[in-house]
Amino acid sequence: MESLHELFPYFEKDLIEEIKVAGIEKSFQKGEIILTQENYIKNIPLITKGHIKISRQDGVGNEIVMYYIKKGETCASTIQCCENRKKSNISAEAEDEVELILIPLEYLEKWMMKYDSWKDFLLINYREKFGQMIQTLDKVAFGNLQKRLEDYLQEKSSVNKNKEITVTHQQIAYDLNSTREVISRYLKKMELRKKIKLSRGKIKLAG
DNA sequence: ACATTAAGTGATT
DNA sequence: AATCACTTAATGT
Repeated sequence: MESLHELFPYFEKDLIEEIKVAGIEKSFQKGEIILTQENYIKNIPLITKGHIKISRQDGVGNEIVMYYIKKGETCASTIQCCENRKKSNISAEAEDEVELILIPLEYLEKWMMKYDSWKDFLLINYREKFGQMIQTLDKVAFGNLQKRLEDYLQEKSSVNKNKEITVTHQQIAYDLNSTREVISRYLKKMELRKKIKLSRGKIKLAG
């Protein structure tokens, strides 16, 4: 295992020492389930090696990945879970060989007051994972842009009874809650597949 | 010709 | 898929 100093360079010396005393080292094999949604969480993990997949699952084999955590990070969701003393609402699975240090709950708040670096660590982690979740949320909510774009063009053309649509990529992006670059790239692909013909401010549907 | 706006691209997260 | 940082191509004046 890499030293704690290397993994968490901004932790104070004292904090590192406390972690060494209070932390419980655990390791998991690749594919091993670290946590299911039935578990109660009593510890905060500091990952010191490997990657963990955090996901939500339903009973029938569907799962959606919320985010991944890797060494030098902690799991943002566990913080929320253990505060409530509720069952975990997430599953965690080892993506490869994982080593981590469990920090018992009672130290969490204590260290928040005591060490700025700990507080910052948690905050930064939380922010980052939240951002990743927004992204996966977008993928699910707005998913298959490809299809939505095709429908959009089809709709637009049939409304105006015209194969020639006058709209900018920027406008489409706006309408579909996306960005110009992404729309442009999809349109380009469609053009290569001879589905449409592109020109400035205009799109002509094939057929 | 020159400025403005639309579109294309590669790299990065 | 989004954002950034440019580049390139069309168009308007």
